[in-house]
Amino acid sequence: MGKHNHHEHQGESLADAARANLEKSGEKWTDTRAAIFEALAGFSRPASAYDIAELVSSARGKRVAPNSVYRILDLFVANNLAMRVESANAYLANSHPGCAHDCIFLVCDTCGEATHIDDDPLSQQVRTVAKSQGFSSIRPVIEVRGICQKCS
Amino acid sequence: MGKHNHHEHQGESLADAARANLEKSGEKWTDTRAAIFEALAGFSRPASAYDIAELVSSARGKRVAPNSVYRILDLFVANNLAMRVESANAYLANSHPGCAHDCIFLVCDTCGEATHIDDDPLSQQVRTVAKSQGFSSIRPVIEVRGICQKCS
DNA sequence: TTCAGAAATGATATGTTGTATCTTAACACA
DNA sequence: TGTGTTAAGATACAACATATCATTTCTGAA
Repeated sequence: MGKHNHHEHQGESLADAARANLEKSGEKWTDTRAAIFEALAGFSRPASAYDIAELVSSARGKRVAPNSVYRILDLFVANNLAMRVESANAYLANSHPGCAHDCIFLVCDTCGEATHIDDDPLSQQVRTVAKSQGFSSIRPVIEVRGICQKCS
Repeated sequence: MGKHNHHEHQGESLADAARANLEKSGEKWTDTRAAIFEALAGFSRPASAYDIAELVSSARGKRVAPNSVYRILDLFVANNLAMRVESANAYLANSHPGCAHDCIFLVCDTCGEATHIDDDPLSQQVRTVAKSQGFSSIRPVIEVRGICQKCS
């Protein structure tokens, strides 16, 4: 076990944890939000808003417009239920929504899979560099593009 | 002075250095490439391919299509004459095209200005983490979004 | 219970970023 | 001067993202 318990979740349990976190912030766990979270969590790689819109639309037999998906993804990101992978213009469900970390993503250029790493000392260094340059409201974006083991 | 000489360039001198680097790789310094490099270097913040297309088109009185700009920006990035800022979908001229570094960009959410930092020990750590996960052909993307000193 | 206001979602349009494909022009050299 | 190669142009379209306004759903007070 690492430095702290990540409470890794999956399936039902993950959605439950996500719901709990969102409601803790005074937000509602609506049907649409649940459907979008479920779709997001079902992808094995970062999913675009349009990927999710398509999947949710067909799963529910009722169209969900991309702007609704973006709205809800923004809410998820703001509440740490999901993360945005900048270099992929796509989103990942957070598998331990209770803990706040700066994330590091390793994204495979071949298969598109993303590995999510936490390295708080490293991300702290990045924050420190930015702070030393007078930056505030700091949000580190630490990603690595490359070829993953499976694809090489 | 820091650990090594960055040979900072500007204006003519920068374009000359860029040209020298590109030609060293067996690529040509054409009029279009020169115009696009000049436009890119003239921006004080990361510029999108469309920004550059617009500027070059009006400067030359002759339309340059975005796909041409993308092609040439890709060439510049591949040859270290420019860098792509992933979190801004935009590009910056490299002011010391002779040295290869993993770059760290601090991007202000308010004014859009980007500060370019080199911190080789830090980027090495990122590479090491990725390598330890079996990644190869590693390209770190290290950026920080936030509010710069001037804007806070 | 129903009405008023607020919050969530939908519909639609449009703006921005990025690629694919094919054609034409410029160049390099036998 | 002709031929093959590289660069750039034209065009179309795909993918990503936001703006605006309308409708629905929820909630709480009267």
